[in-house]
Amino acid sequence: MTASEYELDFFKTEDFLRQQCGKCGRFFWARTERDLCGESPCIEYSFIGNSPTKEKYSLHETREKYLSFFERHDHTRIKRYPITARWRDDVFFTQASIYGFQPWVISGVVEPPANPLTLSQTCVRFNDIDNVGRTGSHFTMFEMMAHHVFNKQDKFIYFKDRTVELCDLLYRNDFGIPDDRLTYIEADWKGGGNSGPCLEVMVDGVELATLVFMMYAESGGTKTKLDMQVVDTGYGLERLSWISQGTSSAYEAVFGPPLEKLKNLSGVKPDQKIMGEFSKVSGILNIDNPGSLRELRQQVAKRMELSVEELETETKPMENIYVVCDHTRALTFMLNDGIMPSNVKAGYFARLLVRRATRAMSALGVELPLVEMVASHIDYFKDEFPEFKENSSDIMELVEVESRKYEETLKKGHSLITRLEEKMKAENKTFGTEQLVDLYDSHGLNPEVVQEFASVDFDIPDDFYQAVARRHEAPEKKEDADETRKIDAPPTELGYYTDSHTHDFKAKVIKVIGKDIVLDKTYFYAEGGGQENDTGTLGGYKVTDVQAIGNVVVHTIDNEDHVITEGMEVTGKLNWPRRRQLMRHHTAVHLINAAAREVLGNHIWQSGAHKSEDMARLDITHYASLTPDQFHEIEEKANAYVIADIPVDSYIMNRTDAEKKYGMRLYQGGAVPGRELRIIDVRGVDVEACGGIHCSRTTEIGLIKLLRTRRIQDGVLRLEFIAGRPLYEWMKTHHDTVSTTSEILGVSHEKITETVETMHKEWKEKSRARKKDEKKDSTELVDKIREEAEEVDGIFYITTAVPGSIAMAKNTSMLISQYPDSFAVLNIEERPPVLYVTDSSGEIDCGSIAKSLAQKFKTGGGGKPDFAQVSVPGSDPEKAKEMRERAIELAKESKKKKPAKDE
RNA sequence: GGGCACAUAGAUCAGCUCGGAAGAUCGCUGCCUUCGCAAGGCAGAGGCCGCGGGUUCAAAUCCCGCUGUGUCCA
Repeated sequence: MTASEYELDFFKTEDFLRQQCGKCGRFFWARTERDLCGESPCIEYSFIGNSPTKEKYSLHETREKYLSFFERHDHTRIKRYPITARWRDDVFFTQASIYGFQPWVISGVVEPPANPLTLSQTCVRFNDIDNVGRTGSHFTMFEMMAHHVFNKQDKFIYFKDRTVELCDLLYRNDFGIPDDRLTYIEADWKGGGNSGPCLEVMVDGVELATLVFMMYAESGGTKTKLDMQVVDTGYGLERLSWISQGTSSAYEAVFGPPLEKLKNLSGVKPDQKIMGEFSKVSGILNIDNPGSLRELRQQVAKRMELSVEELETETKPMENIYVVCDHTRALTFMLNDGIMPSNVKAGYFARLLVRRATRAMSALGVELPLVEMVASHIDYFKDEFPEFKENSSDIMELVEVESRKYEETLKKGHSLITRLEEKMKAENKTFGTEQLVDLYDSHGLNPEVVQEFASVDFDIPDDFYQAVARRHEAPEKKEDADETRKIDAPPTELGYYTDSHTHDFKAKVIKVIGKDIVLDKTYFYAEGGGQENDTGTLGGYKVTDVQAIGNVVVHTIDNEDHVITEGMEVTGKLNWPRRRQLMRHHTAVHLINAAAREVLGNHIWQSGAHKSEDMARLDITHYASLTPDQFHEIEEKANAYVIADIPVDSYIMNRTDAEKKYGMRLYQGGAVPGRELRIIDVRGVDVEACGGIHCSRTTEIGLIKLLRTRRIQDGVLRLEFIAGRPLYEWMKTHHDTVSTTSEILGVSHEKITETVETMHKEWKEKSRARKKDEKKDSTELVDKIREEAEEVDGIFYITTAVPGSIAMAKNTSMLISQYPDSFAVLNIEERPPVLYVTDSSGEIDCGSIAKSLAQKFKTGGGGKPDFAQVSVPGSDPEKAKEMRERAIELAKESKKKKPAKDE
């Protein structure tokens, strides 16, 4: 950026001086002359114990003061966007106030909800999670307050001057910060291919706000001015409240009652001076990795004239308290906004918070369930965030469930470690890096936990987390070449939104690209929102695919040699039975979603859906599988809505009004930040922002049958169901099965279950009785065959074909082996698949006899000295007899070779 | 989205390297002991070794696929 970018009229009229920092060399604007820029590390925090504002403001007071200031200055106050950035697939969480307007508002596709606007956006960031609780200013969840302006060429609202003027006025007038303590540092901004000048607003060493003026697009070294020039500001709510209170850390200023509660319970009293030094030094150090965290401790210790160890015993409990407060606070917001703790994706971060908070809590030695902290946060925030009131019981339930899951993991881990230790004791080993990484990676037990559970001492290797990271250094994932197709054509008029019942229509051909046809207007639904596209014919050709590319609908036909040309009029005919079926399934999805939420609770959100002609499926956020009762209840409720013949309205509504009326529940498929929303309203049951095509009354669905549910991942449950025609097919086949079965059994439909149950029971009893009989039979048999056996030198040589099943032969063989002096070769009489060779005298090697037997008879066999088996070629009884005789011979021979035992 | 681990009696697990007749502990049932309980002693029931393929004379064990569960990373 050139210096001229920053030469604002506002600075001139207010007599600001442009100066250069003696340390960092950056240029800045201030009303008084000074050597340094005013940001740490160039200067140290000076507001601790010495607030620059005229009063102290709590978190809530600060937020309200800010928002009402901008309202007074012609900005519209809008609701925050959810923490889970469902409308974007590049990030999990909302990390800045501008996220809600990316990409569509910024790119000009969609109108902003208001312009100019102001909001306080809840954000979460996990990159600095290790610093939380330690540096005095890092949070996992924070609020970024902002005023945004989206300037278009034909409607320019305000830009740099007014932005800085408002900012300056806010801090001076409303918060009473003296003019000479405000500094504006020039800092060029770049991001996402865009760039622009930026001012960092400093007070007493802390950056209170960042004012970004997004105005250029940069590519390949060339800079072009953007059509839309955006004022992107970010004011840290927590920091502003902090400096107004001048407390030792931001945590002391913002956590409120939950912090007090934990301090009381733990009895920990922070040394304000030490904690204050911590904040100051970490401001200077610009903490960004665990290494500098160590340095932070060393420097604070030096300043306080303490050893690092002394310092740690002093501060560690306080850090844990802050960690618990921070993590439970972030968790509360995440759960409220529809994040379900899970082992994958966004949910994993919720789980991470629960586990880290639990560990910090137990390190503190306080036995307080996390849910109590969450309840306390809800109480502190509920007046400003009314949705907390509605969701509080669900949020707390989720926390309890998740805490229980961690307990389970720890319990399992404990017994695993005990067992491992026993094994290692035998080998005289202890836990090594490899094993620790294993325990963490596969069982969720970090080294600290292992240390706690293990009875032996061991050191945690310094490079532990690096070793974990190394294990995850997977081959680079393949980049899917996602070429964004662009069609140069005017937006297609979407007829299906105004009339969803038209199935024959005429339209003008606007563009033809091979098999792809663009019309001026269409009734073919383009695939979207989980609803498959329509098919049918266009100009007599089969339509195989319909996709929306931007605002243009592209129809693909199956004939390359078609005669459709640009400018001509064509007739479109929809495959109407298919479309009706898609409509049924789509409306059914809304009903199932509503029913599931009623049965399971407010934490139910749609996490995905698909509607095809043959079936529909809906993925919902839930922490467990369904019980049979819940399964039936959901199905029953959804069908009750069908039968009640409820009207399904669809209409366009102003976004702000819709949110006010229906809340964030609207965004089941993902929040779309447009000015207007298309609402699907199943009256009194379910209201969603949705682009799909629906039935006009619920009875059109026919009926819904829930087929099955499965957990597709931890925290996500998939419900599969059918309605309409496929349900009829389903009924028919099931009825046929039942009819055939009842015919076979010769009983009525109603009696089938009972009959089958009895039959199954009988069968089980019979097979049990048979087993018993066989045992008895073989006992008797053994007595008999031992009497018949030939005894040579104190060994009974037994060979026979036993009657009955293979189990019989096995039993007999085992019984014989209980006598101390027997060698036996057995098979069954009929179709003997195998010979059992057993020896209990300890003088004959069955294994080698089996092998030589197998060799001679060209078959397979082998085994241990006391037991072996040889398969009988062709299961031939004659062959078996021959083999048995040979086996006895071999046994006698091998016995002779051995010298007699000398007792 | 990408890894890793696990699945054996009602529960917790051994057995799997190196293929050869399914085990332990707790719990359960019955009996003995006791005025009764706890505890102890004796006896017993309880298994498609997750599912489906393959290799082998032989698979809980080796190979492949699937399903379920846990866990880590982004």
